[in-house]
Amino acid sequence: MAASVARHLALAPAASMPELAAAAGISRATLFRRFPSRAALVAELCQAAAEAFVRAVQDAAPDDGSPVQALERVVEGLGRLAAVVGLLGLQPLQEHVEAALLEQTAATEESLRRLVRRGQESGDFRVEVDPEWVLTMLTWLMVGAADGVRLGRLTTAAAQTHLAATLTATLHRRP
Amino acid sequence: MAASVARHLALAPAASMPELAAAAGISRATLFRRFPSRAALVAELCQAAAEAFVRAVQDAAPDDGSPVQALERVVEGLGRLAAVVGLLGLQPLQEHVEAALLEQTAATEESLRRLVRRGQESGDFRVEVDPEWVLTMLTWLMVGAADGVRLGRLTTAAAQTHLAATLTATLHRRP
DNA sequence: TACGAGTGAGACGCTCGCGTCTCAAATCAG
DNA sequence: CTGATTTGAGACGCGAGCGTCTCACTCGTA
Repeated sequence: MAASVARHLALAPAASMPELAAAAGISRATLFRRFPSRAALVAELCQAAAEAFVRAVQDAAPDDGSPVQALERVVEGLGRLAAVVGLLGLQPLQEHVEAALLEQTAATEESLRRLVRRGQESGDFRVEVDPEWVLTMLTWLMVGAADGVRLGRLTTAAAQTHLAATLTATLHRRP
Repeated sequence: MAASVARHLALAPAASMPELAAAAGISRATLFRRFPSRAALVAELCQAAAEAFVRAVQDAAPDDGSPVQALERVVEGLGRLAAVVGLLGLQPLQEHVEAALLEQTAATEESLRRLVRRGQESGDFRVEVDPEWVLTMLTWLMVGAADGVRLGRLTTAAAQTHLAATLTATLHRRP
């Protein structure tokens, strides 16, 4: 049920509680029993998305093996995530919620920066690419992938492939 | 004045009319004299942004010269635009407004697709990159660039550079 | 059958932001 | 200086969405 709410909230970021309840096939009352307030609902779903993000990166073990392969694993995992959580990134958040999410993902983001720097030092990645830009790309291309699917411009699979290809092309250095 | 409203609306997509008025340094009454409703305000600013987008692409003459140089011009122009209109892309729109914007930019988007295909046929661009993905990238990396600047992760100039570099790296084919 | 937990339907009050209006102050043109 | 236009300040009604509450219904379980 939280899943269907999340899905509809992603498609319609400004959806009202009645709307979300209808989308989940439950009554408004039940929705309020599960989530004490709209803010709590949004916060909880975004927390879950952040956790999924953290887990996906951890599972990809960005610190292990060659930077090239590590990047591939990371991007593959996040590509799969994009379809699920991508458009939640558009949710307008209260300041403290946004801060909490940033806090929650800080270590993970740092591990991604580390991966980029590691690849740059090993000579696999272009040195002129700012790790911050890589994070920005990852975040917003996930959103973009989800949005492309929403608009019917891309299939999930195609979006995932292109996301990975873009990251690879941007980072990889070729002599 | 419309400019300061747009700027603040971009930073705070859910800003209220009083908030926007304060940000523009005018009274609520005056804001309502200028924009008959909040919806009209959002629509007008997004229209303006769409026009700027169309103009930027036209000015870059995507159909002229070598695809590589044409892409460079396009990306340079849009990179400059990103700082101004980027975060407006996050604005929740009424359906018919979104449709109108898509209509308004359809021809321009088509000219960008044409550019991509032209480059692919000439052998300059990778053939496995979907033109739709290029549009998606452009859109969301512009948003990302603006957001990176907002979060203090990137400078405007750096964002612009990286945006261009990413598009180039993704599209260019190297033997 | 009887009981209890969970659900749906709907009424209710409340807050908040929208949009309108009025009037006084300020600005500007002649 | 005078009249006209614009602006700001604030009151006001309105509607929408939130969150609470009650009550009847429906299950699963004993």
